[in-house]
Amino acid sequence: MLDDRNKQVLLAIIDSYINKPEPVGSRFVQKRYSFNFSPATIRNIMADLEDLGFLNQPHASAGRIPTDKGYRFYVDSLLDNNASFGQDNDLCDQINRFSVKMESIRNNVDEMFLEVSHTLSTISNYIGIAFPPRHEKMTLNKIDLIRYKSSQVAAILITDEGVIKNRMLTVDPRLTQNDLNRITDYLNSEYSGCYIDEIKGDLLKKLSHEKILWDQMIEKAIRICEDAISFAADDFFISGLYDAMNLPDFSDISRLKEIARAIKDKHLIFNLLHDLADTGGIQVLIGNENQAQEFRNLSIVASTYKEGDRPMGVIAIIGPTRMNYPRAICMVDNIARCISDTLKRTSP
Amino acid sequence: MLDDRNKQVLLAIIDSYINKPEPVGSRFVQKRYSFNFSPATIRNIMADLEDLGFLNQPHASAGRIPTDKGYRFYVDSLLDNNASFGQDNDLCDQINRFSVKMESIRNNVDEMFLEVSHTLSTISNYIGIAFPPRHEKMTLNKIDLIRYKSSQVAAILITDEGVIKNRMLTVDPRLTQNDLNRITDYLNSEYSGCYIDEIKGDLLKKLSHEKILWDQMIEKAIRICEDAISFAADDFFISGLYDAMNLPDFSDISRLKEIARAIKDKHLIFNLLHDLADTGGIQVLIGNENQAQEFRNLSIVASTYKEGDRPMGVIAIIGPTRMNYPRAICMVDNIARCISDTLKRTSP
DNA sequence: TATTAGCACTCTCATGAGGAGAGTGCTAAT
DNA sequence: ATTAGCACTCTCCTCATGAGAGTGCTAATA
Repeated sequence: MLDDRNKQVLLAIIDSYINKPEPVGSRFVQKRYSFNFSPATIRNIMADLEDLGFLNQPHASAGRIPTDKGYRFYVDSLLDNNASFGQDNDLCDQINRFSVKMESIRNNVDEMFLEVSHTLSTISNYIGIAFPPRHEKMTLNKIDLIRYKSSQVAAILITDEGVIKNRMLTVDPRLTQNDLNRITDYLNSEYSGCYIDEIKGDLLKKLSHEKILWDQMIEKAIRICEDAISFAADDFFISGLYDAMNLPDFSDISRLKEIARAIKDKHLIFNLLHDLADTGGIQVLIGNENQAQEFRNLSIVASTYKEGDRPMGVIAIIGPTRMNYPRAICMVDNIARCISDTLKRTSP
Repeated sequence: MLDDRNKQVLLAIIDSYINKPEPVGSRFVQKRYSFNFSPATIRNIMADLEDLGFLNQPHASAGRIPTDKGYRFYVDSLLDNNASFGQDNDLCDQINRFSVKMESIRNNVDEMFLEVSHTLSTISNYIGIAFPPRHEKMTLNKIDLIRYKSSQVAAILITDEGVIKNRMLTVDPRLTQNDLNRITDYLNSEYSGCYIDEIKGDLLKKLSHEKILWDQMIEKAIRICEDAISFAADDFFISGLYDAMNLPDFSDISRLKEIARAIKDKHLIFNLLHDLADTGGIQVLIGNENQAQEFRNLSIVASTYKEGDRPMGVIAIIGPTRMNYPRAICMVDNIARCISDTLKRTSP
């Protein structure tokens, strides 16, 4: 589609624009990237690239800036030859420091992922987002019911990953502590070690198979357990709006409002990133590749961390479409790996 | 200090400026507030008020704007005759709706206070902050220890307010489940119904009185309990930065960065508001009355909610010094009462 | 003596002209 | 096919101008 020379020029222009958000002129490109053909030739190439939709001209006598399609081309060619990653010493240092920090707080999942979102944003200067492991993807270690008041019971659920979830349930006040103990014994023997989402499925199946004669206590146990594992949507951490304010991309107030609006609604981000959770690997969404209107001028670089082969959760950064993609991708990728490693060491 | 007429003019100017952030001229004040003396007289008064430090002139031929001292005078005279509150029907409606909402989620403290911060910000268009009950101010209902792995135990602490706190502890792996049960029995019999901060004090006392011969198990219990109730600093909810962006006060980017910087650091806000927690009642901090540099151009309206006579936590709004103080004070006051009521109904 | 009308003065803000600077597209030469 | 040359276009900065708003001061008034 693009011959090699056009490709080189396109990548050069995008590289330049990523480093300095100013329309890139033909003369500048020729000198800065030492092309051995003249600015006039580059102008011709630029005109072609504009016709193809890779570049844009803010006004008739300005240089060119990349379009979303241009960025997409750039990112794809980055991902093709990923040899270029990890040469940034400063970045490596910061990721190493992060790794040490993670080790020291690995017994507190919330603290860990707060730190992740923090690190993502401070290293990148964009917005950092970190989803703790989705509870459906974790395995049940133990469930416990603690009577609180006559008709209220605290359901405590501990996963093998060491995450504690709790919830207050309203129950039949006639249930004795003894009953509660029998219920938890049953649930633990039945479901310990199972994935939460599998438990959910199993419970639904059991409840729908009405033919089976129920031990009344077991039915109660199942209904309680169903309540107990129905937590609110996973919460997640997001940080760095303040730092992002200092980017030249958001120096004008309407752009700033755009990004603030985009991250204001946690549901929106949740839906956007939740879908990525099962896919795994680095994923880049550029500008209007995002479904949500609010993200039309923003890019997302996301990855999943895993336990073994199972994707557990998502981390991401959100920034302007004029993002330093090589750095962002390298960073998100490495931090995701780092989380996977920490989780692995936590398990045994 | 100020004669009645000067006072009227000052209040009028501030009232006008709060409604529209434009320097207030003498002619405008005279017409708008129907004073029966001429603009020229008002100009003289204004000059006096400026000499006294209540007003400021952005430039030689502009109207006047209030100084922090001016706002302080305004707020003090508001608080003196609080008869003027609660006439805003729209505000009443919104607070009533809030009250109903609170009722429906009163069994989940976190959800409640997220809603509080949300409501504070949407009603006021400023930044809303809500501290859930400080855990030291709550009373222990029950403590429970659940073995997780050989050397790890989940400590579950339930307060009489229905708040569940949890924490993962590292313990001597030789402790059996039976030992754990004995420990919790001891702790519950000893401390059930006590305030968390009292428990803390008592534990420290017991540990320092080394003369007493300890039952080894009790010592272990005490040490574990000490760990279990040492939670991280209370977290709190903050919302509304996006909405605040639409205020004319933050239409220029540097002002916007100021407020973003102020609320970026949770520790800073925590320290600022934590001190207010024990005082109770409406508290207003205007501009440079705030100790923290970051808040020099912002105002805080805060209040505490209580259970009985005991202050439990703080709610607040943060906005520009040009704040609609009557509305803000009325709102914060009523919402704090509303929370107190909801908590009271939750208890039995 | 306190208040007010009148007026010159000051400052901001919006508008438009003019010129420098950057970069283009086109044409003709290589 | 590439390039040098050049006219052209567009932005941005600066400066001058004038309208508008509001003041402070002075002299007249009740």
